[in-house]
Amino acid sequence: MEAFGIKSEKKLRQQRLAKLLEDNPMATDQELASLLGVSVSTMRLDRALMGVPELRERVKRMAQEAGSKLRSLSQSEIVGDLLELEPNRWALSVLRTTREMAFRTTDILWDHYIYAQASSIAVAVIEAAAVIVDSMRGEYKGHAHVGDVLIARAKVGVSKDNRYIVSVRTRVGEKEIFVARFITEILSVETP
Amino acid sequence: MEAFGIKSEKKLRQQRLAKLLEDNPMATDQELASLLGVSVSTMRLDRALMGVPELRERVKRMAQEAGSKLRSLSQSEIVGDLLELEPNRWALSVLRTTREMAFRTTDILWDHYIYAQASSIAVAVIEAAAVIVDSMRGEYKGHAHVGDVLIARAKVGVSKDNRYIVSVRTRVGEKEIFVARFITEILSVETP
DNA sequence: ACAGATACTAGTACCAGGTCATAATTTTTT
DNA sequence: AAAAAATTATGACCTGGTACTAGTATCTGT
Repeated sequence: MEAFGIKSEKKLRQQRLAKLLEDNPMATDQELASLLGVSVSTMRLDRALMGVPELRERVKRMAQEAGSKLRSLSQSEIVGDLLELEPNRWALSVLRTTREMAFRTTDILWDHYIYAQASSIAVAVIEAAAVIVDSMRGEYKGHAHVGDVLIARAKVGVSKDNRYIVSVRTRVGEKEIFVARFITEILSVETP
Repeated sequence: MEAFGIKSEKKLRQQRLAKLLEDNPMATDQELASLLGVSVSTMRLDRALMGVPELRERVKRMAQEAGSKLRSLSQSEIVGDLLELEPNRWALSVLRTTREMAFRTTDILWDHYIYAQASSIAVAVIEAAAVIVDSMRGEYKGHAHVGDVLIARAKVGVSKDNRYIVSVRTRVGEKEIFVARFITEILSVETP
């Protein structure tokens, strides 16, 4: 061992490796090894010790994750997870926030994520095949930050014909951050 | 050739192949071949003729696309493309809609995409490092459908201290589908 | 100064999931 | 029956690895 810190030299390399992989997860062991100035074997050893899977596995995971992320973010019926649901009465949904949802370099969440969760739950709480939002009004009471768990609770209010008023309150812990009222409408037939 | 439609038998198989790949792009040639009831060679031939790359290439592309989609869908500053901008006056943004933005099996767009575009432009039109939405009110005037091009126009109204009123009108062609009014707020310092 | 630990390098055999090219076989058409 | 089209088989090769073995520095405590 080096007089002082060869152990850390290895650790350091592994940290560099982690960073490299974060920047460019599509790098082969070859490339990584030459970037780190060590042999491919050493690289592989490090990678094994760090529990980092091989390139193909990494790529595969990215692709899958991407699919699920797209599903949970854009394709899903609900933004957030629907935890409890009493149709036409009330519902509860939870959204775990991530860095991607943040506004520029801040930790503050984009409002449209908060909105999307609220609107999704307002639609989900009504029991019908096709429900759309007709109008809404909302107020942000405070900022939500990356890492916060958003809890949205929808309550169905008065209804008239095919329209329901749904109030949604979103909070982080005890703090209320968004209050909205949606008027949702059941579509009887697919209107062209 | 079969008396009638062997040409289509091959074409048909290729169509089935395309569909299989769409459902499950992570399938190996082996799996695909057995699903289609032909040999691996034939499968590969079809795949080659159709210009479909091998599994690893497909997965790789998915992963990359995912990255860019995530950037454009969740990480970007703006939902939609900012076409014109006169800071603190007005702005214009365009959003091309896709199948993923649709509500369940219908062609109707989820309202939160419309909202996200509107809110993004309302924030973008104000010239400051950090702007957030304080409150809003909005009304959907009609449905937008998959394939529609949403045009959102933001106008900055009166301001007071650090708050601006921004009106956003979204239309598809000549038809107005969403009208909203946002109160945006400039954050002077990163509030913790 | 020297054994032993720690770190690194090198090399081999093997695998999945292919590519590419060529040949053989089957099916269909004329 | 002969020609043409479609399908299947075969073998050599590639990438980016895994798993394992063996050898070589380099440092360290004693």
